[in-house]
Amino acid sequence: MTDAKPTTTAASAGGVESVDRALSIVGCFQAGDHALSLTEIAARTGLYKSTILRLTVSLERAGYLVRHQDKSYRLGPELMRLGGLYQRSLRLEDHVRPVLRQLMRESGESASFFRREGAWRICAFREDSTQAIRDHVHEGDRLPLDRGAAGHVLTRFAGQGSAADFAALPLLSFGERESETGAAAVPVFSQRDGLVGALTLSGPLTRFTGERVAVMAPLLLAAGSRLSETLGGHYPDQASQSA
Amino acid sequence: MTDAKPTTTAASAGGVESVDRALSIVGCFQAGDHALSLTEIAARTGLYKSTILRLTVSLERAGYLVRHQDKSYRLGPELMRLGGLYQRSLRLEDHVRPVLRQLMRESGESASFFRREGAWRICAFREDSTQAIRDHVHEGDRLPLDRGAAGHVLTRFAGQGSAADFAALPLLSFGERESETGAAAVPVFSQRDGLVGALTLSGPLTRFTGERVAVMAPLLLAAGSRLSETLGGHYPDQASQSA
DNA sequence: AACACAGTTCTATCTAACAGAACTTTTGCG
DNA sequence: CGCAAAAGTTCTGTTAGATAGAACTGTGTT
Repeated sequence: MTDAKPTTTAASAGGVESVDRALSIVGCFQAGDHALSLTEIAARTGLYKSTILRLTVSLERAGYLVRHQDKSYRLGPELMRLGGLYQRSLRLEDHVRPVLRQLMRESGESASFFRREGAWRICAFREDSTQAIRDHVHEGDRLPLDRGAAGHVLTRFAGQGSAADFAALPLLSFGERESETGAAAVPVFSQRDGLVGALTLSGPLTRFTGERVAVMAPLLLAAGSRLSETLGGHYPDQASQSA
Repeated sequence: MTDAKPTTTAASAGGVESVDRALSIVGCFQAGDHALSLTEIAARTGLYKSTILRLTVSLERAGYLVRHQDKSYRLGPELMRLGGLYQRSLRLEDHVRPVLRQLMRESGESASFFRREGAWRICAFREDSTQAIRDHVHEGDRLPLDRGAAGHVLTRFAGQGSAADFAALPLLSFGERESETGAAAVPVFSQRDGLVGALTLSGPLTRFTGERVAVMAPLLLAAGSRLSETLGGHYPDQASQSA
């Protein structure tokens, strides 16, 4: 008997219990894991090894897991393929990526585009700064919505945002999610969906001084406004002039 | 009643049938799909709508699918997170990405790193050419192993490769997978795993003339050799000198 | 050689999952 | 606006599938 068990069940919340279990196997892999043994998966998921062995046959067949000769399990390539499908299904990359590259070039800091998904924000696109010291977020990472400049943007502009909201842009954070990271963010709108995401510059606190933020702010506002217009949305006129 | 049914079953091949079904729902999304209706998913998977409704509760809970207010289903952000975990679990990016960038800069063509997974090759890392005309492959894409320069490398060097194999590098293809795409590829070895992948330059046939390939060949060979050494593997001495 | 641990196989039991009918809601057309 | 078609949702009897967990096999260490 292993000690921890998945806490949600199909019986109590709908769904199919064996699917929940299978996905909990995939979900128990963490950053830094190269491979996991059967015993380690059992410890992390609370499932019996015999149950895991049966579930993993389906996961392997679908390409979500790969089993190697040393009996260890690794995440499979189908996840990367589907992750790319997800990213491209947003139909934003062709518009967002060039803007992120330009923002990164002009500001020297990492530029990201976050989307809201439920109670989280997802880093959908990212261009890392070329500087050696920078914050580390990866495309696909899921971060809390209630912390960080991008989180505040995604919360505050969920409605269209008032003139006062726009006047406050870019929204800033200092060490909210990670103690040594600063960030500045602005909203991005589209015609179809309203608020589609937050454009963000981030980096170490030491490079988020008043002077540096004053340099970044007009870059971000201009980029957010331009990207919104590309997507059929727009900022109120005053918002882009108050920078 | 819908007409098509998943062809493999847990009963005949092991695994858990409802997990197979759930993953066939995720797997029915294709490039270009923004969202799918319940009816469309039923048509693509051959599952009853009532079955899909139950399975998708588990998929939504895990973040693999998102259901929107218009009742449509979209792929969910957890796929991108897991796809990034997979990519980083290879523990290659820090070594491979800089080499791809340099190869792309020096050659002007798209540079990719392919890995073998079963009977397929996966594009694990990619740096697109900045030229307007280029081939389109995305990180995560799964391509056939028996076609393309990278496929030939992954097949031919699965054993260590003979001196004759190395002398033939880089392996070339002209319009094997896509009729207008050319590619050149070399193997990459590591100490731990032997052949870990194929380093590839690719682009339109019109830019894969004899002269252009003569320019790319030494760049690729040097990059493949250097990357192998970084990973604790190596090319035989003659291989890198015959370029 | 003995022991501990990891991985694998087997099966009795029970309930979870399904098929598909019936129902409700939404959409599109005349 | 009314109607029909299509899409989405709920319900439930039946049974086959999935599990728990014991027993067994294989591997690594002392």
